[in-house]
Amino acid sequence: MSIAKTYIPKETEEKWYSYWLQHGFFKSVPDEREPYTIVIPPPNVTGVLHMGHMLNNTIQDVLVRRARMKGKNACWVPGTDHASIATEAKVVAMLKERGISKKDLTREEFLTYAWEWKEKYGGIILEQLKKLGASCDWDRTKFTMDESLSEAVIDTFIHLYKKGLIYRGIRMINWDPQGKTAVSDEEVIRKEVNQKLYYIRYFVQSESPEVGKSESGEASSDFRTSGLPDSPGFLTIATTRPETIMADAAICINPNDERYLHLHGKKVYIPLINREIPVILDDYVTMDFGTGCLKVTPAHDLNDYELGQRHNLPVIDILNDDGTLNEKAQILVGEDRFAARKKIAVLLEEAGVLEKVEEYKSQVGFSERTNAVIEPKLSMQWFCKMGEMAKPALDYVLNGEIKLIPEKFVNTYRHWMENVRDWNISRQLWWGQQIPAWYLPTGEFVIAKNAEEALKEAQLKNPEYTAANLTQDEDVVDTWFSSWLWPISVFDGFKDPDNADINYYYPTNDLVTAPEILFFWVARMIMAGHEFRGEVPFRNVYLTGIVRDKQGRKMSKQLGNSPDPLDLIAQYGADGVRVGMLLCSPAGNDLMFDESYCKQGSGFANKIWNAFKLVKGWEVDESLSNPNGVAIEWFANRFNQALTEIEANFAQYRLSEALMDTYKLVWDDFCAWYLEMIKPAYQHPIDKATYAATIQFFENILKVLHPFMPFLTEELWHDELFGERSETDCCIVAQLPAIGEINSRLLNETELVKDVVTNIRNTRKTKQISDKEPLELFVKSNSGINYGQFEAIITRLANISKFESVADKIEGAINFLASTDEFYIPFSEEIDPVAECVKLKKEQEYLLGFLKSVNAKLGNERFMANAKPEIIEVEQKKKADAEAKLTIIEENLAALAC
RNA sequence: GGGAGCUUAGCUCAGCUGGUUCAGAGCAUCUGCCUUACAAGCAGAGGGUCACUGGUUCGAACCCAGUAGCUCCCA
Repeated sequence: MSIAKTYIPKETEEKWYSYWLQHGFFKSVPDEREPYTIVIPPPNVTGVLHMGHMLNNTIQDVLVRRARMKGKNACWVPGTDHASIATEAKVVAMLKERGISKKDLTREEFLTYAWEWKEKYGGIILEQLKKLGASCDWDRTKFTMDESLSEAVIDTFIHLYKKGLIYRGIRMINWDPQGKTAVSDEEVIRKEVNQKLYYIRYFVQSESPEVGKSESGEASSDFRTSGLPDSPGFLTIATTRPETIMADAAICINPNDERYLHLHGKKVYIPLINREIPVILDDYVTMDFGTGCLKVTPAHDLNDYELGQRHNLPVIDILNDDGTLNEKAQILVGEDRFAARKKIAVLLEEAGVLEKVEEYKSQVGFSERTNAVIEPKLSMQWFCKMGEMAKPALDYVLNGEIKLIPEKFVNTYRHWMENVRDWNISRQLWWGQQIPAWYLPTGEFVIAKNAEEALKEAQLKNPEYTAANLTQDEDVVDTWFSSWLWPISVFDGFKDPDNADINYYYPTNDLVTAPEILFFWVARMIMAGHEFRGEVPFRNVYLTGIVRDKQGRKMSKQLGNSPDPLDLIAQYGADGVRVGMLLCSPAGNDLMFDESYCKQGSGFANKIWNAFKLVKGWEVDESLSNPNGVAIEWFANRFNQALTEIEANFAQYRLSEALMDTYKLVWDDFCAWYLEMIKPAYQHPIDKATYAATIQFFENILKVLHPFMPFLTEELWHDELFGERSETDCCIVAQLPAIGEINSRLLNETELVKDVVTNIRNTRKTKQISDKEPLELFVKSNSGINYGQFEAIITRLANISKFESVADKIEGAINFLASTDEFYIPFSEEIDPVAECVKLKKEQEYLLGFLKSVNAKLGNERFMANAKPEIIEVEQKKKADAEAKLTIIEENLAALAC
């Protein structure tokens, strides 16, 4: 392999990805090894790769690759989600462009188009993930509408229905008039919106509805008084939705409201249409909000609906599914609800019943998918009872069988699960699994796996029934109703609950996903896991943050503040981007992404490349003896120490910390210290032992780096430097080095040696001595450390021409302390005694202060009584060290006679 | 309105059971170096009242209470 000056990712990435594929390294089949399983959070078929996916899948790939390198049978199952609302919207839009309207199509025709669309665009994200290096077992790729997965959805629907956990009921749902579907509460985004509060007068029965009769013309600006009975002919209500007055079923007042006693038992007329409605009493009404008179519109407000139920009020629905007014409104029929609002305001004004309009801020729900204002709507829907299933799902998390990372999400999870509401699983769409309910002419229904079975069921009720008597429910189930089965259904665990795959891979190990769908998806998977397998679906849930831009804004297409991940990969290399993502991604916290992190990542790749270039350039002279024994031993120990730290961080899912440990191990310890320690002089050969040790180190470093930087490491792995490799001897399947013993004494002493080197470099800097000018160095070792063993290292790194141990201080030399050991550099120039005195006195002062605080602790009876013995020991050591240093400083001060 | 969380260097974040010479890391900044692996580099340096106020403790970035600011979830 010829070595380029810099690392060029493009030349390696495609090559190795296809090599891995060819050799089936991503593939997993059950065997004797311990499994390690991740199921991918299936991306929507409508999506393209965004930064959230990049983060999420980088993390999963790091975990999977590491597991593989720890000898586990790693299986990462990829797939996609059919995303009924979003996909149907895309297909409808596509058809519209072709001049086709969904209304003109049969269900079957529409679905043909939808599948066509899915085949064409549905796999885009998965293809893009390959660019990132994702080591998924692609042979296992699943789609939530695959036959077996869909069958599982239908089967579980039937199972839950039979168990009484699925029921049909009228509910107030969040209706998206643009998507023409119900959406769940979680898909409604609430925003504070400036609205208008309309004050409208309703005339009271037996009072003449003569316009302007009681008009004072000076309605009070205080709405608390504006509806007062000093205007006996009418009452005033305040509403943000004047277009719904035609759907009013009553006016409600608080029975304790003394202002309105005269209205008890009365009837009033709805303006414009003059329909008569009763005044009802309910203490639900807050007396001091608005006018104290509440218009009750059961069809268009959840609270009003419940109020209506209590008072047996009729439900008058004046809206069509597309948000326009229907004939029940009597006026403005066919107008859109917002147009109608403006028009009715004018009509009310003209009729003289619009008392005033105020600005008003309130929360309005918007559809996450279409951004349309959500319309509360009564509808017959299928529901799944949650209470019973939530309990065990909560327990799994509370008792630690499932760990949420970071732990803070346990609180959120508990709060949700303790206040869980039934799950509306109907969606008024075609793309998805059609609800397996067939309606009979009597209005009854049967639940069955297919039309034939449904007919059989129906014939039990009435043998006369034929297929023509049955109509299947038009709706499909919520997409989450299929994705909650994902960890089971990808292994075909419903149809074949005892198959080899599910028995081996389930429960899966880690799930990596966003906190936004903790309830939507994670909680429901746990419920499904318990319900259908009596077991958790995964052990650990790693919750990633939201990727934001530098200004803290969520990255989104609308804002255009998200870089294109593929552009980033092209620019920085997949390895660079992976490192960049992880550098700024603490678990569960949002990350402020900036391209500079990727730059740092590619810089790191380049650093490794160049270190490799150095080692590769060495000539070996077999006759040389090894002068680097200590350096080699030090790095071997340092490597083991770093492995321990990395392992600990992985165990706690602190991936960005583990990466930083690796980064520093490679850059600082290996490149900046070790290689500099052993590097032969230019065009000089290296001895065989050092060469062999260094190559071994390098190979181990590649292994540790591989999960983070798979492409670069695989590329270097195959260099001839490491000798002949068989076709399947690849970094991706190499086993991580075992952690060896750590000689902490050697590590500590080497830290001191590094301190000595830094001190000398510093001295050169302050005294303006060139790096090229050799210096002499003498040590008076008070600690007993044998610096002789480090001679080669110190002379090398600090350009020392002579290094000797001495028993006495050296007068007139530059000196410094490393721990309690004294170092001297004789220097021709006179040492400035005054400056030296100042320096020493400053140090002395600091040490005295420090010693004082230590002594204060040691002299404190309560400290001695309460502190743990090891703490006291540490304090005593601090004291001894400080005293030793002080003695040396005092001696030096005395010598200078200051 | 109810709940959860956050605030440590210019930026992004560590700091685990309160106790090392504990105030850290990376990036950025500044200074000096084109020293034959790397200027995408090397060597060195500066930078913080741990949001604020009080309390507990022998001892607080860490525990408790309050205040301010920010974020998220639910209504």
